[in-house]
Amino acid sequence: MPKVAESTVRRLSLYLRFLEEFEGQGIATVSSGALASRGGTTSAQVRKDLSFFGSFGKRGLGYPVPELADQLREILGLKRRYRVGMIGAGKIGSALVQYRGFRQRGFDIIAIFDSDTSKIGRQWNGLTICDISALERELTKQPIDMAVLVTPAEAAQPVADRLVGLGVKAILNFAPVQLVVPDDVVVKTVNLALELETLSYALASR
Amino acid sequence: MPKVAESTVRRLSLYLRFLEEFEGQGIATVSSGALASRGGTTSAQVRKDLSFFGSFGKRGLGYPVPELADQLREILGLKRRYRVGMIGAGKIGSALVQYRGFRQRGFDIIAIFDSDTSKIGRQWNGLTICDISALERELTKQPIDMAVLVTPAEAAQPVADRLVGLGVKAILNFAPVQLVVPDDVVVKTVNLALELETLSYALASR
DNA sequence: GTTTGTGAAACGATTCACAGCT
DNA sequence: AGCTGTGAATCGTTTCACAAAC
Repeated sequence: MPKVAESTVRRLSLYLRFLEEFEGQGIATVSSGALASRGGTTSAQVRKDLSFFGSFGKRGLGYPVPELADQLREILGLKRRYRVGMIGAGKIGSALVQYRGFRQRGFDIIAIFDSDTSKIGRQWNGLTICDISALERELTKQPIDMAVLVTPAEAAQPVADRLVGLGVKAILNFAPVQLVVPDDVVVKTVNLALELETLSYALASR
Repeated sequence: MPKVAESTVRRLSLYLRFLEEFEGQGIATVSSGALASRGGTTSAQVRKDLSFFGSFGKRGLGYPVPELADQLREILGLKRRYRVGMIGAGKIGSALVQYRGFRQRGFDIIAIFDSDTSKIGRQWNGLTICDISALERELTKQPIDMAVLVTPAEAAQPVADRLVGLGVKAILNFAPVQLVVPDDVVVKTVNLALELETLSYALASR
C-alpha cells in the first residue's frame, strides 16, 4: 500500500461520491477535468491522486465510471460493512445514531453506551442503551471495528483507554480533547467549536 | 493581517484552550514546549505559529498565560460574540442548538429555520422555529454573522445562495455537498460520513 | 542555563508541462 | 484532437539550529 496524504484520501472519498452520482445518471466515462470541477480541484490533482494507486483511465477518453467507483471503494476499504459502537448517548450521539448517511456508507451502529442511569435501558433506533460499565463485557460478545466517542471532555480519555484495551483500532472523537493513543490506533477528532473559530478568524482577518 | 495557513489557525485555537486550562490552574507562564506537548505538536511549531502575529514571550522564561490567551482571542476574533442562524431543524440541528460549547465560545444561535410545517412554530431552547420562506424577512430584522447549514443535500446550495444574497459572509456546512459561493464568503464543510471513510481507509491500508 | 524568535534547510503537496496512448 | 500518466518545477509548511534575551 502506498502511503498517501490524508488530503488525498479525503478527495478520493469525494470523487467516489461524484462517481456514484454520475453512475446514477448513466454516464459511462468521465474525464479528470469533469471530476475536478465537481469537487473544486484541478484535473492534474485528480490524476495525481489516482496515480498513487494505479492507472484507471484511458488516454484520450477518460475514466470508466463504474470501474473507477469500484476501485475507489476497494482503495478506501468500503467493500465491507463496519460495526460501530457509539459511546455516549447525549444530543450529538442521538443525532448520529439516527443519521442515515452512516448506514448508507457502510457503517452500522450496533451498540450504544452511556453512564447516565436515566438513559440506560432505553431504546434508540432499536438498540438498547447499555451501561458503560458493561463496555468490556458487551464488546467482547459483540466486537466493533470502530468507536464514535461523544462523551463529555473529561470522560473521553479514560474511555479511549478502555477501547484501546479492547482492541479497537479506529476512533471518531467528538469530545473537545486531544486523545493519546498508541501508534496503531487511528483517531479522527471533530471539534465543532473549533470549526466556528476558524470562521471567526476568517471574518476577523479582513 | 498576515495570511497564515488554516492549520496554523486551528492550532492557535487549541493553544487558547490549553491556556485557559492553565489559567484556571493559576499557572502564570508557560513554555512553547509545555503548550506543544499538550497539543501534540512541537515547541518549534508553537513558536513559529505565534511568530506570525508578534513576539509574546520572554526568552528564558516562556509566555505569560493570561496575556497570551488574550492575544489569541484578539487574533482569532473571539473578543466579541457572534450571532448565528441555524438553517435546518433536523437531528443534527437539534443537537447543535443544545450544544453548550457554542455559547461558551461566544457563538449565540439566535434563529432557527426549517421548511417542515410540522416543525415550524415549535420552540427549541427558547427559540421559535421559523419558516424558511421567511428567511429574508427574519434575517433583515435580525441580521446574523454566521449560518450553520444542516439541510438535506439538495436544499443546501439554494439556501446558501439566499444567505449570500443576505450578506452572510461565513457558513458552517454540514450538508454533504461542495457549496459554490463568492470569494468573499467563507465556507467550512464538515462531512461526517467522510470522516468515517478516512478511518476506513486507515484500517484497510495496513 | 533556559527559552524565545527566526532565517535556513528539509520535507511534503500541488501545479506544470509534455510524452504517449486512444 | 483529446485526455491520461508522470517526472520536474513550484509552492507551502514544518523542522532545524542557533544567536539573542532573560
